Amino acid sequence: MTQRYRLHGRVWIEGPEGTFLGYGRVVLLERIREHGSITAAARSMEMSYRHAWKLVDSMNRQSRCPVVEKSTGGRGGGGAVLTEAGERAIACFWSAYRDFKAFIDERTQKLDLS
Amino acid sequence: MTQRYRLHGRVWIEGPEGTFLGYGRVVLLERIREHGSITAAARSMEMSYRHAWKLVDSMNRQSRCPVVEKSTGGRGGGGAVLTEAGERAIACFWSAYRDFKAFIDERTQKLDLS
DNA sequence: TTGCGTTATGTTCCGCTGTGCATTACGCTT
DNA sequence: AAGCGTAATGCACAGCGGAACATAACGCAA
Repeated sequence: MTQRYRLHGRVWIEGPEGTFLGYGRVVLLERIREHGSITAAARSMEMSYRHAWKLVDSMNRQSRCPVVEKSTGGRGGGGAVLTEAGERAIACFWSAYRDFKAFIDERTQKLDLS
Repeated sequence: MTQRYRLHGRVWIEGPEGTFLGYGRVVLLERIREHGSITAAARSMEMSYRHAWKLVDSMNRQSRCPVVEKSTGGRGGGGAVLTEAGERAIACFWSAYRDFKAFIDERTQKLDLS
């Protein structure tokens, strides 16, 4: 049966300056790994470059080791690559996110509303 | 020790039209129970009456039985009282909210970021 | 030296959410 | 009949986050 009410929610990881990792930020990191540049990553998820750059900057500032290494100029104009710290950040968030999803699904079953 | 990163999050209960119960909505219901009117409840939490009324209306539309019964005119100009269904809604949300808080605290301990 | 594509950064614009204000309806009290 | 404090509802305005646009800096290639 389809139930009338469902529990929903969001989670993110906070760092020294506020949000450090969230769903969108982590997807952005994955797109950077895939495309090799902030520009292409942003375009692939229909996000403005301006916004994507700010997110990457925020993550880099709050991480002990940068999650993305950027280069300007040169062959292809430059680019951005995910670091090992970036890989760990992605894994850390998805792990918590999976647990959160499981919690939501399970807790929705226990909702007690007539 | 104070850790560098913490898991944060929000939860709410969705109904047929979108958000049905969230933190602010449930506090509003409690204030209505306490003050006996939407006007006083809204003022007590520094929310505009306009907004508070819309939230109550949204909750009433999505609940099988209204969570708040309103009356206009009469002694004192009217007012609003929490129904039994409203009480159950409050209890249902806080119960899920407590479990969520416990999940967040516990999961924060397991965060694995250098 | 010119061209290219990217990073970097400021400025303006838009859409959404909630506030603030004005007005009406209501029903008890005096 | 007049006054009151509330619910109900429309409309203009403000604040904010992100989008869109415009440049500049950079470094390799041709």
